[in-house]
Amino acid sequence: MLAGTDRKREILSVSQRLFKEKGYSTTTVREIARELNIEPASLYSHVHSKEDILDQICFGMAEKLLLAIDEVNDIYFDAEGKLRMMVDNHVGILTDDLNAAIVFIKEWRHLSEPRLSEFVRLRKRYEQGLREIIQTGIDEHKFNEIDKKFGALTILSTVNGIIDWYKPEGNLKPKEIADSLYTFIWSGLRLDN
Amino acid sequence: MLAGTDRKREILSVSQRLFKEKGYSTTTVREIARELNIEPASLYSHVHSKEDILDQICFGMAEKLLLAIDEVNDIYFDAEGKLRMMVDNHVGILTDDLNAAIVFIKEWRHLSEPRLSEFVRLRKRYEQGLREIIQTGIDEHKFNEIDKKFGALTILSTVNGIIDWYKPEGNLKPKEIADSLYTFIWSGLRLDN
DNA sequence: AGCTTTGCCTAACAAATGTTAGCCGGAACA
DNA sequence: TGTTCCGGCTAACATTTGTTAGGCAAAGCT
Repeated sequence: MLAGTDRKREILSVSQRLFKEKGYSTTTVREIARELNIEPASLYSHVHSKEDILDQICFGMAEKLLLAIDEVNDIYFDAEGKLRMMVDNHVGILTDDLNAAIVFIKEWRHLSEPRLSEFVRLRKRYEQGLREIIQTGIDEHKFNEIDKKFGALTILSTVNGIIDWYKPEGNLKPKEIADSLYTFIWSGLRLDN
Repeated sequence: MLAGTDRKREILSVSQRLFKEKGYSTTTVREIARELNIEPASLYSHVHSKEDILDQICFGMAEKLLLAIDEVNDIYFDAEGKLRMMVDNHVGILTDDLNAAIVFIKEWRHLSEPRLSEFVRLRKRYEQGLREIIQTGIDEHKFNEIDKKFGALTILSTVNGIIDWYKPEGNLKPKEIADSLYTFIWSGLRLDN
């Protein structure tokens, strides 16, 4: 049984939306079932537990993002290219699956051990990738010698912030958002301001 | 009976910490009581409900921030002064009561109507104050003609992001953080980059 | 046709939840 | 000294929670 039965995808999709709207712990297994016109117990044919759903959403997003940032650090050599591509990828991935992104960013802490620690590990790896980009910029004398941790975390909250207001039907398209954010961040980090 | 009995402050303080650590809906009235060496039912001598606690935390922070930004827009006339003071105040208020700040930012949506709508109204008013600052900068030809909503929300997520990593015992002091963030934001918005 | 698997069902459970009712000792106040 | 009231207690409540056991019909495979 592979990961993506149709029914299972529906469950994940519905759960994402509900988790986004009400938060993970306020969302009920019964609510998820009701939206699928199914009895609560029937969910357990497709999913091991409620937390299993959260798990798949969170790690699904984490893997996409990690893959993307590793690629960036592999392909590009200068800080400008790296940062631009990173922001582009990051914004693209979040906006492409907004519900999942929101859950990923806001609800991961409801994971329980040992998956919680594993998730945190992945997140640290992503931050590490970001610091690599910043280091590149410093080496090129493009960035100030800022605290790299500060820089990475500030970039992260800046780009992640879009999930609070991005609307697919709005007039700002992901690509434009990424461009603006890139400019904002690049200027914010740049040497000689 | 005024707002701040000693016992009541203890309840708020303990609740803030627990809400921060586990989230509002995962935190139990019984847990709060246990930390105070009290029976769960005894809480209700000081507080109307669990949500009442969340209410006071969220609106307490909201009022502090609103007061601060109104002051900024009253006192200062140029964008630079306004922005600098705003970031300073914002970072100061968040770091001064970190637990409350985290709950304020992450748990407000568990408020129920009609308080939820009222809270959202206050938040919008704060964003409006921010847009006023941005407008000042545009009028002075210091900022790009950016989408003001985009700008306000990006600034907000950038400064709010600190709650995810700020540690009072760390080596970055609030004032330094505010300075770095100010520079970051100012440069990010500035015309001619 | 017989067998297996899939996907749902009904029924139920044990645990945990927020909250209320009613009591009671001691401090504060008259 | 008598009375009020504050801040805690015990006991219990009705719901809601995630989850399991066991069955059953239809589809798919051999």
